[in-house]
Amino acid sequence: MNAKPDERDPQREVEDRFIEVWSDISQLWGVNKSVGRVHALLYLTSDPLDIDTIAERLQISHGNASTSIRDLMAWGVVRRVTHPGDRKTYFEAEQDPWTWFHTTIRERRRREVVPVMERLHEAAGFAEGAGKGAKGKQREQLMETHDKIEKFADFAHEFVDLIDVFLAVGHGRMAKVFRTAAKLFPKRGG
Amino acid sequence: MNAKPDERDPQREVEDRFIEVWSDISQLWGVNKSVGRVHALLYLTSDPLDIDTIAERLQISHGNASTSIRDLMAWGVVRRVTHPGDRKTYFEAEQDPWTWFHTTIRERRRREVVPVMERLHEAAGFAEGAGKGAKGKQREQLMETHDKIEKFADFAHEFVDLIDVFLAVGHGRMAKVFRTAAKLFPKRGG
DNA sequence: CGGTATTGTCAGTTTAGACTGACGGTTCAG
DNA sequence: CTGAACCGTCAGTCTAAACTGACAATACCG
Repeated sequence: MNAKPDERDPQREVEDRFIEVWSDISQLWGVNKSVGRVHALLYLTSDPLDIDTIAERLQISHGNASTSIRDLMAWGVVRRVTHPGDRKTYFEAEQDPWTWFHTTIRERRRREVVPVMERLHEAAGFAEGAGKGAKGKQREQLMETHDKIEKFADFAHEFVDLIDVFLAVGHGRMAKVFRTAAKLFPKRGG
Repeated sequence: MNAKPDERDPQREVEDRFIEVWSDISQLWGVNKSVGRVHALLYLTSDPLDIDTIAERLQISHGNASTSIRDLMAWGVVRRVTHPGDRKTYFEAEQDPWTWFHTTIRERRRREVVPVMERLHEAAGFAEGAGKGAKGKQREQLMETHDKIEKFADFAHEFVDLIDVFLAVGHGRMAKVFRTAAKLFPKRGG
């Protein structure tokens, strides 16, 4: 009868489905599967959960659950909760998707975008320096390469601007804001 | 064998630096290292290149270069070029960053976002169905879970809207559009 | 304080994914 | 038609990342 005893519980089945979808979305963002699953579980569960409960519920090791929680805390999307008279530590996730998305973008900007932009400018500077130090045809080629790098850097800079405006405006009104803007600036040439 | 004979050539050194930065950016986007490096090389090199030249230049195997090119073509950011009277096949990259970014986003939407959104709606529907089929406290809990999934789905939907507006407006004017919008809709509550 | 419950860490193992290199198919020159 | 040059594919190997489970550290109880 019960080939999959867990699936007999509708509540658990509903949760599992959502958890798997969220997990896959996380992976598309470069977040590892377990971290995504833990995050999804905490989002669904209003009551804060402790490490062992999470590990058992998701069928992962204690260590894996602990590490995943640490990651999520570093991303600022999960909080530690303690109750006086209870030595256990519980964890709960931010419940508003827009809030954690905002947090995630801010953190990603700090960790990934900023360092990469610095290296990009370094590369452009190095190209320019090399070009100025060369002569004739080689100089010409180096300058051309420098222009290409600059072109890419300009693009990247605009992209970061976009992130910054998002961070400044924030939250769920983005789409509406965006749509209105689109009407004000109709697409050039069709 | 010299330790690093290549680095004696400034042109090559400049290129290498940029290629590594681009490669790391690609990895942040979930694109594999070799694919990113090939793309960067083709962006920098105005003349189309053939597979063997790419493989030798980047110190990767012929097979790896070929597979990377195939990926880039599937993403629509690299074109095949042939010259009559020359049996070799050459490849060239789109030279405008905004154009390929646009292409990439469109492709990602098709491949990743759409399927995941479908599964998300499925999950919500399943939750609703399970809730209606249950009674008492379990029904209550299922309905609560359904609401959570819906809340996330709403967020995801707005995110897709954002992508769609980007695809409609397109290109480098995004940041300006966005900034103007921000002024029109000042942030609520500071 | 000693005992116990619980979380955090990390060396070793497993797993997923990337890379290589050999092979087969294709095109073109002679 | 034959051989040479070249591209695409994929089985096998290699590498990097994730996961496990045992141990260390910490907090709390009596």
